Amino acid sequence: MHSYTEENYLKALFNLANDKGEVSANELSKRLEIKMPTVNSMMKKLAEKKLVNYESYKPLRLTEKGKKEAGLVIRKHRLTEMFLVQKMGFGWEQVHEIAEQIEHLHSPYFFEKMDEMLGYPTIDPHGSPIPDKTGKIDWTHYEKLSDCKPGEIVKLAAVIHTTDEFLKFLNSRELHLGLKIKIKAVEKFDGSMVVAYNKKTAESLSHTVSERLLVEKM
Amino acid sequence: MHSYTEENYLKALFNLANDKGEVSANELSKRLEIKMPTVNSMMKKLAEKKLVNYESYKPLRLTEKGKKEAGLVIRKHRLTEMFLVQKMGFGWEQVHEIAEQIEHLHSPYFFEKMDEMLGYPTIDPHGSPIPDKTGKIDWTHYEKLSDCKPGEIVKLAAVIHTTDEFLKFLNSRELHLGLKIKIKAVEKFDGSMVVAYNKKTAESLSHTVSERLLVEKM
DNA sequence: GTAATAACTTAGACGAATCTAACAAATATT
DNA sequence: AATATTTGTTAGATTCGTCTAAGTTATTAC
Repeated sequence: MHSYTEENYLKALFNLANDKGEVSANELSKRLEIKMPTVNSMMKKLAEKKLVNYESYKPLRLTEKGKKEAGLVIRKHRLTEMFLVQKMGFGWEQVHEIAEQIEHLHSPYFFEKMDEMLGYPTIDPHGSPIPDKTGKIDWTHYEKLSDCKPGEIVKLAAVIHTTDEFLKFLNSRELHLGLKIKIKAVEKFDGSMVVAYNKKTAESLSHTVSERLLVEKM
Repeated sequence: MHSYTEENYLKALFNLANDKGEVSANELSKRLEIKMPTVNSMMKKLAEKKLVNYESYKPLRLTEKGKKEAGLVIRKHRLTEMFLVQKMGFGWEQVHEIAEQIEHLHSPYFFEKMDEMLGYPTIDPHGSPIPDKTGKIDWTHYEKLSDCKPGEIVKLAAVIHTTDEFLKFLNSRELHLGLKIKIKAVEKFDGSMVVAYNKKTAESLSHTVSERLLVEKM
């Protein structure tokens, strides 16, 4: 079993991972608001436990085992959020703090009961997919960017048809996972989109591109 | 705010207190399964915080402040147990473990919501009173079954020392809260009782059992 | 391509909560 | 009352998760 602290590191690693599954120690340090040396030694500890691949001066990556453990914590978090909203009447903006605490409880019965009462939901109140009992995420609940409407703000969650050329194209446009994108307009005649992200205020993406990008609504 | 650990010490001190409000370090050590020297140093720490009165070689006592803090943790515990039984369908013997964890959450909203959903209950599923929002508790209307006399008819109101085994034992004998019990006889030599309830006309209860059952006279 | 900056690592300290070993005081036994 | 046993205390070590200060490696800017 992992400590409360370890679980938080795993969760952060999972959430910060880019398309290659990499996270820098610095990002992790900032996200967790924990100083670098502490993060560094925790990474060595998690590496000992085969949860993280750690090599000096290289980016961090969760192992398969680490991904699974992280997925299970995220499962508990999202199940809890859904329970708080659906069964207890909280607003979706109120539930994160509470779920951050409940996700660390050790009680299979409790989470199974919530799951059952909710009818085995697959997404949380914010639309994020709930990992299954093995910690795996079903990505099918993400939407194609091409199906989104002007005004929406989305987070880039996955890329499909990952050919070399396509990924290079994404790199050249600085389109990386986790990116917040605002949809400014959709052209009727060819389905192309005008979007804003980073410091760019009006980038155009063809329909061919936008239907290969999966996003999470925010 | 107090740590998870401190809260557990406070709760144990509250629950172990005798009629004078005293607890020996030894009892505390056994209850918490923590060695004496650790308990000793924690008592000094809690004394620093004005939660416990500590003097060398004397019994421990919670201060008023300590009692209040303990009461508030117990309030969260019992409210949680009630929620688990009434709103989530758990059995009364299943809820203790889960409540032990949830009682340490820091989220007024969460506990207020439970309280509201339950209609501001005053007892938990085992009949124990739920401390009010100031941590105060009221035990007045209960008596031990073992103190009752033959001929009396009483209502089972609460169970103390609620271990898993004991609750399962009560389930197996169909002894549940609210049950009307008639005392038929008390054996002088071992204090065991012969009682009638439901369709049973002569069930025997050992003194060990009857002193753990709290009743209301009818 | 060197210098400046940012990212990462090492070393050493600290507080919280735990332990064991050894000693002291209080209580029980005979 | 003397002794044995139980209970409580002190001292010192250990693990976990955190920190600061100082050094090293990688990256960025010129």
